[in-house]
Amino acid sequence: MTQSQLRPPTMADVARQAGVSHQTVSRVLGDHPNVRDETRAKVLRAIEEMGYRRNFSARALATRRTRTLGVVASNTTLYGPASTLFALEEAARAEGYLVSTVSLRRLTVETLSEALDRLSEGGVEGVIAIAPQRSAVEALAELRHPFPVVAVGTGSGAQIPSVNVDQNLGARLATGHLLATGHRRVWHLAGPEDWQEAADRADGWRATLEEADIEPPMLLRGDWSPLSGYRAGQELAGWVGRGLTAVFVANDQMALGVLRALREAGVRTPQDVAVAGFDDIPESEFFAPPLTTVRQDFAAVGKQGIALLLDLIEGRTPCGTSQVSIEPQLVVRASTFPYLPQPGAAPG
Amino acid sequence: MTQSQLRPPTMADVARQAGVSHQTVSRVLGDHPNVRDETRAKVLRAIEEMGYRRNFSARALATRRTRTLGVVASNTTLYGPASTLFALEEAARAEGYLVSTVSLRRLTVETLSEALDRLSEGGVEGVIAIAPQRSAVEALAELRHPFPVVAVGTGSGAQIPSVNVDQNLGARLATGHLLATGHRRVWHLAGPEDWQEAADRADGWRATLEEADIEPPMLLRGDWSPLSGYRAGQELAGWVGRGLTAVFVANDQMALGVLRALREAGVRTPQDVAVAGFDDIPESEFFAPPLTTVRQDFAAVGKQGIALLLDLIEGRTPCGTSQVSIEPQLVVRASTFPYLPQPGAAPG
DNA sequence: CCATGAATTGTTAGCGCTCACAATGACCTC
DNA sequence: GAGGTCATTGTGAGCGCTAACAATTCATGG
Repeated sequence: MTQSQLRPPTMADVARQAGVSHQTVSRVLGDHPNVRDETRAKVLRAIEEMGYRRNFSARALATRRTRTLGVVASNTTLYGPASTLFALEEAARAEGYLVSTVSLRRLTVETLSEALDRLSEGGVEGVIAIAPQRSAVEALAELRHPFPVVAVGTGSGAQIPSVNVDQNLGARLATGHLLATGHRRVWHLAGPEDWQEAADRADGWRATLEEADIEPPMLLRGDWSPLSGYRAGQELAGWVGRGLTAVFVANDQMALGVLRALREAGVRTPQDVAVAGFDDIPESEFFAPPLTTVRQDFAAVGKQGIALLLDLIEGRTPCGTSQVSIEPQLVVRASTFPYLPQPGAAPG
Repeated sequence: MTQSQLRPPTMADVARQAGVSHQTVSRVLGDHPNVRDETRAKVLRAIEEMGYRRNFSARALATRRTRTLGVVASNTTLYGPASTLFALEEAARAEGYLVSTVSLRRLTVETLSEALDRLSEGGVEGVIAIAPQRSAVEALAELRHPFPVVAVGTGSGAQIPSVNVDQNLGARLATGHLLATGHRRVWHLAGPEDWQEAADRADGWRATLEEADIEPPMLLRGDWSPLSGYRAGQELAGWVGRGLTAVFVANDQMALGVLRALREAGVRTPQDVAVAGFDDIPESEFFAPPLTTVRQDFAAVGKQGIALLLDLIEGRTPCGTSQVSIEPQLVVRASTFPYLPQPGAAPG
């Protein structure tokens, strides 16, 4: 008989109904040993009958634990951040934590600080920041907060504990693959300057070329969007026939724009110009042509991020600057490899 | 001078330091009038010095309000859910609420019920469910919970308060556009049967044809993924020359797969077959060719969803079955309209 | 038959805050 | 100068739970 009073029932109400003390109810709910089976059954029945649910705030106040983590993110509609967010929540839930998210349009010192304040007032025990901009990581290192913070997706060299896919390695894999398939030189369309990951990818690209005694050509810049890739692609098309045969694009969305621009300019991929991307978004496999790209294991990032944060919260790890690195993986498709089925060429 | 004691300072500590009562500190923090400026300044200084932050749990316990909303979602890495999630959080934050998310891999009665329990134990005052599967909405209507629940993205006919983009109208816009550009018949690649939105889109498609006295051709089914679109596209390619000139695909990702399959089969878009999608994901504009599609205003869905939920929480709206509907918008691009620049044809 | 101790249950005191109300004092009016 | 009003501040009682300790019960062995 679910009762519908104004106030939801309290532990004391349940205790009265079951004829025990509230503490016994608490023991049953807390799975304590040393509760007689008969008593436990009585309590459980009362709980069921009254539709009782433990009050979160009271519990949190008494235990001084909210078992809630905060996440600060931006660009959450993009595949990478969205995947990371998903993995973080899943990992946190597996550890019995709830996740409160704050999604920012832009990561600045102000918005970040506001977000941390907000989460702090929301009682989180720790925060994960998906903070790819260099400025954001720096801000995080500066800001005072009463809980540990772990950064994720920050690229290399963060001053705070962080978990990252090895962007440099990813870029080496892509660039190396292009060289290995016969190209003499590889161009690069990079991401925004303020993003450490963009810098890491550019570094990996440059290093790979230099190690092969190839002088890196001019570097182009985009803002991760297909449109910026499209514009860069138009510029790149102008270099075809003048030494441009391969491009490593810093993400798949821009690569999509590049592909379109090349196609419009009558440049064939991969016959005339090979294109590689980064991220392996679900659509990449169906681009025209299917895109060679670097897959990041966002699920691993999420899992490791939560693991690190919980270590910090529980005090298992000293609050140093632990850095966790995750290996990316090259996915070869038709956009760089002429011997794979290459549908785009069929009608030509 | 930030002090670093074991226990974080309490309101009483601040009060002592400022030489006032804890209640006065509370008043300052709560922006009450009737606090002398001088006193307020003293308190603020003490707060600053001690690095004091109000304890969330104690506050929530005393006020019986957590100012936290829950969101249950699935497929959060897809553009639609991710956008909705983003809009929800932003809208909630604007109203002073924090958002706790639970992202499910699959929405079943069990996982849903577990998610609601979890959020309930997390003290949320209400929940938004991004629940596109029909079974999920039904489960939601059945499940008992001690807080209001609003469904979002459920398509038509939900038995609980909900906010939706008018899917039927969107399908009519797309199908009508294809008829208007001269096609005698329009095929349809639908989404999964269990999704009400997929059913709504199929209904809108069918109704548009029937109202024009056209018999709807066989309906194909996919699962929203580019791969399922690719497979359906291969099947569709077999009907070219036998009356197939236009396809309305239930989402952009599948449309991408269809485009690829058609291209592989030597079918040109839009000259041989016109293709329209649904969602307007950021990539659509850069598909080969750019995709005509139906744009959904996810931001509006988020805003309205939060507004409705808060109405329910504050008791401003009786707990009936309010339904909010949002209009979609047709975006015409080259995949259905030969007179637009049509890059894909250039090399042919 | 009582001491012994383990198992089980109850009692009390906070956790840190807000609310309702009481108290204080300054200022004004007649 | 008594009485009233207002602005400002303080006091005490919870909010609903858990942790620590106290109390009770019961079986057991000497």
